[in-house]
Amino acid sequence: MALYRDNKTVQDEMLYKWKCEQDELKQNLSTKDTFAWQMTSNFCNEEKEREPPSTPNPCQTCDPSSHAQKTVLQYIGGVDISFVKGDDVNACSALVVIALPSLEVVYEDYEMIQLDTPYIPGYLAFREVPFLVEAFDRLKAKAPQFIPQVVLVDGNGILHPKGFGLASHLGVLIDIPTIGVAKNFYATDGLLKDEAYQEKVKQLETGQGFPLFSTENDVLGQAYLPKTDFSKPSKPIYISIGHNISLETAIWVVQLLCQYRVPEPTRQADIRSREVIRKWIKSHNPSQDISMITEN
DNA sequence: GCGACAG
DNA sequence: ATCTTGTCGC
Repeated sequence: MALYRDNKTVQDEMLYKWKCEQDELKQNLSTKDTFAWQMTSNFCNEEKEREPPSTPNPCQTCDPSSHAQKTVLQYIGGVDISFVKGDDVNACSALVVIALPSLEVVYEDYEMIQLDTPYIPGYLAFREVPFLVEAFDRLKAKAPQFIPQVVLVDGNGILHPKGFGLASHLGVLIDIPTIGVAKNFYATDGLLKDEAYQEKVKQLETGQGFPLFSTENDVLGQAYLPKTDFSKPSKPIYISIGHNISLETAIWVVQLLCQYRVPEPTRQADIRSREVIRKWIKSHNPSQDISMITEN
């Protein structure tokens, strides 16, 4: 007799719960600019060699002055979680804040964490977001002066089966504008890696992109081939609205930060959290631990 | 039914 | 996500 429900049932119930939570949180989602900084940032004004978005400008309808008000964009956050290779539990969360126009890291936070949830496509947020929220709690408590004006997230925003990916989910929870930047194409809402898509990618020049339309003709995001400082990226990245920001502004921000294919905030979060992982593995590897040897 | 599928 | 140094080429 079954005194417990089988794993299939447990997972189905979990997915149902997650779906409800996504619907719930999505009510708070905003896809508009809600901030004071403007597209004419200190970055563009002071760095001659780094031009504002170039041809073809994906922001045809965007008047920079409409983003206006008092401040300039200075602090940008990046989050990422790195993993231990043969280990589906231990990982390291990272939150970094970089400053414009230097792109220097001015704040960093790493934490070894224990994942309790599997990765299920469409539900990435439920695996990673609790740890990211905790990182922002620490930032708010310890160094509120570095709270970023916008956060770049490794993963999609509204470019998601339910229109509410990790970037949107995190944005709503921390109430800070977020941008989703995925390194891989997510075929959903009618998006296909079909012939037409392949052809568009093929013809992309660096610094260019094209919009990704849903079946209902909504713009879900932008495929973008970064204009990096060195070699040409092999494949595009996928930019989408996270929360409290327009796609036009999101694209503009990402372009500012693409020194490499992956924009600097998330790139630094990735690189540095991997370094933490390496050290953690070393400290947990018995083979070179003297104390283990002497005690045995 | 089968495969694909952000990180 | 993770594996991985040097190397072929513009």
